Amino acid sequence: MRKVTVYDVAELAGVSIATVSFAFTRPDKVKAQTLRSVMEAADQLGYVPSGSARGLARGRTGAIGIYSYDYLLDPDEDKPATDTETPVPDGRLFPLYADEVQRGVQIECRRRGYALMLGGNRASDHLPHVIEVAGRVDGLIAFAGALTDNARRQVTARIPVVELGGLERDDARTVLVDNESGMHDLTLHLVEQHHHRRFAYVGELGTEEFKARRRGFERALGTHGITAPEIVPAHAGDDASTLRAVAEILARPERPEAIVCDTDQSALAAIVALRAAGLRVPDDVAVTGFDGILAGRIAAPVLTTVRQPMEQIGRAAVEILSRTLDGQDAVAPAPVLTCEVFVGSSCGTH
Amino acid sequence: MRKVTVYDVAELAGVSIATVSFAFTRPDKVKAQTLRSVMEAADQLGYVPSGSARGLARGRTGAIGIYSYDYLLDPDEDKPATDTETPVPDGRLFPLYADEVQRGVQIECRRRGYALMLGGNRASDHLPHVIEVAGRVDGLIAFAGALTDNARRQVTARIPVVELGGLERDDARTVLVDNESGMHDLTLHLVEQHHHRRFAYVGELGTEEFKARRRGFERALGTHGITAPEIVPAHAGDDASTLRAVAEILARPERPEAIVCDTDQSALAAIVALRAAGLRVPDDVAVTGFDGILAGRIAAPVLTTVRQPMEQIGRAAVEILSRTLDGQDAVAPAPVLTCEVFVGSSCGTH
DNA sequence: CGGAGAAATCTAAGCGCTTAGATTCTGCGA
DNA sequence: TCGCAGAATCTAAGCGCTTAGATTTCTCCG
Repeated sequence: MRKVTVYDVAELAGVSIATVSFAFTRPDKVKAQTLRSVMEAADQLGYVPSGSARGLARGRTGAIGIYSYDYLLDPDEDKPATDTETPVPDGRLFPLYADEVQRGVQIECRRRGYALMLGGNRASDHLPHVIEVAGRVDGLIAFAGALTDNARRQVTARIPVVELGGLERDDARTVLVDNESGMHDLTLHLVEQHHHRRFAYVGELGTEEFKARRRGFERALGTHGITAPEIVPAHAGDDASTLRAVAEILARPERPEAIVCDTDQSALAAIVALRAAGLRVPDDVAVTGFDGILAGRIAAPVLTTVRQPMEQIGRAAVEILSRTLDGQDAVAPAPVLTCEVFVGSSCGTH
Repeated sequence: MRKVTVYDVAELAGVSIATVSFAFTRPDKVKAQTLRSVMEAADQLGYVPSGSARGLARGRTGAIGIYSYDYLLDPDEDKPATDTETPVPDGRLFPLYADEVQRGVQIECRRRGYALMLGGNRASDHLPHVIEVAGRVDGLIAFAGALTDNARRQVTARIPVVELGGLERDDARTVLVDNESGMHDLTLHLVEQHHHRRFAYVGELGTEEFKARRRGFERALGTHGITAPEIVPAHAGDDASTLRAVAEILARPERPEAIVCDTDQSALAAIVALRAAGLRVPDDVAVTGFDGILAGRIAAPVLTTVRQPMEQIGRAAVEILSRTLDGQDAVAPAPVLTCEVFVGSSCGTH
């Protein structure tokens, strides 16, 4: 099955390859009759233009890449999806933050006519994985934390990058989401509505968005003269770390009234851990999350959290990239997307 | 930001471009010292190999494409996701069949080192949408029904295609799932456990998998000497069609004891329609679905259905494609994946 | 120390498109 | 009928890689 090329089409249609190319890309430049005979020849031969050749000749591929965390894909290759060690909701069953953002990216790419490229070759010996992706696309959307400094430097030297959840830099844009206000408002709710004063905070400071959440937490407590507790380290992609964090908290002399987690995934795992320890949520301990993923919405108790506009984040990222690719980089900066406190029942029955 | 090419790297490293290429693709063929200086030069310049050039020169892109239904993406662009006309679970909130299959595809692509390409340019004036995708990848996974006959012909002439839910043909492979047995067993459950005898069947015969489900339904009823009812037409991607189907069924003189739907999406919509008509599920009417999507699992009542191994389907599709691309086409045919009846509470409290 | 064979590197020819710029057609007014 | 502008088409030069096959450099042994 030798591949059909412009040459074959040109020959059958009795024109030059340039005309074939024009017929597909600028049909108005070609006489109607010529156009028709080219199209007929193409159809008859089953011509499919080579994306590689196009990309090379045009200098752009028309595709956008998305570089996400690895832990969503086969964290443990040989472990069947259902065989979880803990009854924490399975990330492969419920869409997580990155999945919902990705959906937004997908929608907006489709709308704007970009192809979307996910992942790529495993890191080869000498090329980091993300480079493989970067070489195939016109722009890249990456989750902060998924990119090392070195990789970012290398990629941004070639194509525009939007880094979700990071700082706005001169080489990488980001979609601005007001994480700080979200966490601030949530914390205020806990203090003012539920009159909690003894808190624990489970999370990390890995990227800018996590730092902002922590700031919001501290600010809200500060307003009420409460000293913010230290961060008990846990990572969203690693339920075990949350279980450990909760164990550590429970080992303390005084049990907190509320455990504030910086992601829903952590919060859901925390609830599991608390239950395992014989505690009731929210009666004995209140728990809150951050993100607004589906699993939290349908959990029992329904998770109180801060909902991020995930689909919008994805769409905005594509929009920024698209503008940059069209050379309108200096246009109005991306507006700040807001998050919103969602009061479920895990924070206590008011 | 002129793009850094092999030429730049070669010059800085003091070697030919061939050596640069070798350094990246077959490092064992290059002297250690040369390798090092090439890598240093590449790193210093921020070299990112062009995927287009690679693809063109190698004759393959290393990417696999997935072509799915459109209705998942922005069916109604300007309608916010939450503003549903009916309270049918929103397909943008819960992952659907295609989403779960896609996840499997994603996982297996990653595992095997393929990049995954989603969608692509909107259909341009003269190129059908799928052709745009086909030109960029080494193989294509398509949902049956998403591909017209003409498009399939054209695409299969260039690259191997796995068509999910279709017939095995000489030009397109498929992943075999035993839909017939699944629906057969489910129907048997309704007859033998719940003693239902009056059925309605809501669905379609659009692709081979739907036909197989219908066959399973008829066969099970036949065993018990029950005549299968006509199909009341409804399409999974179109809740309104299910609502109409249910209305039609309820308008009949005799109400069925059970409504068998050929997808979960239909079944969930049917439940909504029945409730709207003042009927209780399953007390007044039993309802069953097919697929095993998340929304059905967490619905109230929990949907009785046939669970397809969706992730596995996606993975198997990639595996088949991968084998074909490696020229091992004639190797053992794909095993038949089985589905499994999942008894929830929508079929009656036995 | 010379030379053979292996290893390392290089030269050069594509891969299948796009697109300036050159060339050929067309239709129309004088 | 001729000349010419504008439309249609063509020629040819890349785009940035890979990879046969040629060439040069090493390595090792007689």
